[in-house]
Parts: sequence; C-alpha cells; structure tokens
Amino acid sequence: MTGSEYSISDLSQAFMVTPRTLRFYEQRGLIVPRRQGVTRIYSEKDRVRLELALRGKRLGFSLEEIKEIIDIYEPKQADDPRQLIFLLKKLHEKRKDLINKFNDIKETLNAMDAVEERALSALGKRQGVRASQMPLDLI
Amino acid sequence: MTGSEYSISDLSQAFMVTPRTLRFYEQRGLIVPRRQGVTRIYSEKDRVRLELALRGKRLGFSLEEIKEIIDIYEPKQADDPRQLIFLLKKLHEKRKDLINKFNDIKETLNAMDAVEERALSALGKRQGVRASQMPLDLI
DNA sequence: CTCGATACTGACGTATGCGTTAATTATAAT
DNA sequence: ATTATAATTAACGCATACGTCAGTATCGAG
Repeated sequence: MTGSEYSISDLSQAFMVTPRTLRFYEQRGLIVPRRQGVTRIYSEKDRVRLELALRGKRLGFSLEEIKEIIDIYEPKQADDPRQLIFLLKKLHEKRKDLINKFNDIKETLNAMDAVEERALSALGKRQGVRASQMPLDLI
Repeated sequence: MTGSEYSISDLSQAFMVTPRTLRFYEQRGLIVPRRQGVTRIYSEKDRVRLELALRGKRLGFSLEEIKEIIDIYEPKQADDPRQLIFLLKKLHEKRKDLINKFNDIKETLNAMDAVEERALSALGKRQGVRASQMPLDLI
C-alpha cells in the first residue's frame, strides 16, 4: 500500500500472524483500523499497536491486559489532570507486573546456571564464565 | 504433615492454587507425587517442581514448555554424556527464550518511561530519575 | 465479461488450563 | 458409632485465543 498504510495481509505477513488474528484483536478492541468501504486499512499507529500486542503476548499477558497496556501508550485525554493521574497509577501497576516477571526470569536463569555447571563438570569440562552472567546484549 | 511432606491441600494453600490444578498438572506429567493408598503425598522435590511450574506460568510458558524446563532441572541420566549434551542444548535453547522475554520487558519498560515523562511534564512536574532506571531491587 | 486474488462476515471447531458438580471413600474427632 | 473433614475419580463446563470452513463481495488483469 502507500507505505504508511497496510492491508490486513500486509500486516499479518509482516508479523507472522493470520488475518484471523487481526480480526479477532479488532473484536476485542485492541486494533481497530479505519475502513475503506468494508475493507480494513491499517495505519502506522495500528502497526505499532500490533507490535505492542505481540510483545505483550510473548510475556504471557492476556488480551485484556494487553489492551490496558496499549491504552496507556496512547492517552486519550492528554490534558485532563485526573486522567493523567490515573494513567500514572496504571503505569506503576504495570511496571510492577513487568518487574515481577523480570525477577522470575533472573531466578530461572540463575537456577539454569547451576544446572549447567553441574552438567559441565559432569562432562569433565571447565568453564570460567557462566553464560547468563554475560552482558545480555552479547548472547 | 511431617514437614518435608505435604498433602494436596497443604500445597495448594501454600501456593494459592486449587487441588484441581495439582491434579491437572499430574495428568500432564508435571508433578507426580507418591501415593499412600490412593492419597497423594507431595515431597520436598514436588514442592520445588510446583514452584518452578508457577514461575513458568507467570512468564507465559505453556505447561508443555514448563515440563521441558522442569525436566532440565532434574536430569535423569546424570552420567550419560549423550544425555548431558542434550541437556546443555536444551538449556541454551530455553535460555534464549528467557532472554527474548527479558528484552521484551526492557523495551516495554523503556516505552513506559517515555509515556510517564510526557504525562509528568503535562502535569507541570519535574522528575530527575525515571523509575525503571532505579536498581530493580529497590522498586 | 470472466477469472483469479483478496477481503468480508458469520459460525462452528479446537487446544489449553483449569472450574465445578457429583458420587464415593477414607480419616479424624467427639 | 456417628459425624465432620478431607481426599479420590469421572465427567461435563467454560473462558481464552484463535483455526477453519462456507458463502459472498470486490477488484484488477486479460
């Protein structure tokens, strides 16, 4: 399409999901593209929303939770102080969820390190640095 | 019970899940407690497996994936080199999954920071340090 | 104008992860 | 001995997140 607008198959191919998924997300209010007649036209914003949604999915959030998160990203009443306060509260709440997940990951990685060391020494090998202690960008 | 053994309600209460959940996990081969007659008796190892399982759930792994992860923690043939190599491969694979999730979390937190800054400045406030840049232990 | 590609709306089907009776049994307390 | 309390299996139910037709419409190419 025009480069900043996408058909349903454009987006679904780009993100490796089926059109059915996009239509389903629309039913749930996650991504509601504009229509040209009856055909869905996805904007750049819609593309970003899909990206966010799939990120949320990989982290195990439900579509309901994902909707809440996405709606945080695109505040509607960007001027109303009440809305802003509410948004900040939501934000901290979601941040807590993410940090909990982060800690779960840390503990899992630590436990895996222990298992790996045992396995390596059982193989008679030596290894100075544990993989999950490497800078995360380098793995 | 004896302190290192638990009934099904002991465990389910301790981890805030229903007995049904434990029986379901047993069907899926995740946690298979010993039986005293027909009654389930959970060992300390079983308790740990449950802890690991629930951690996996919070990270959005399926019970199938969780089973794979748990089985990594408790290697069966701790001496067979073939098994050890296989285990190490699995380990690195799962580690990749975890690191991908980690990156998803990082990006989400960054985006939330940006939203928060906009919200705060829209509220006319100033804030030097963004919350997710704090040491994670302190939040 | 016909054909193939793409899109649409139902509507039913399905895997996952349990919830919820129901009917029965075993254990513990009075 | 009787009654709670806790445990078991079996089986149906249900929410989530789509998959999979079926039937119809649109639209550009030949």
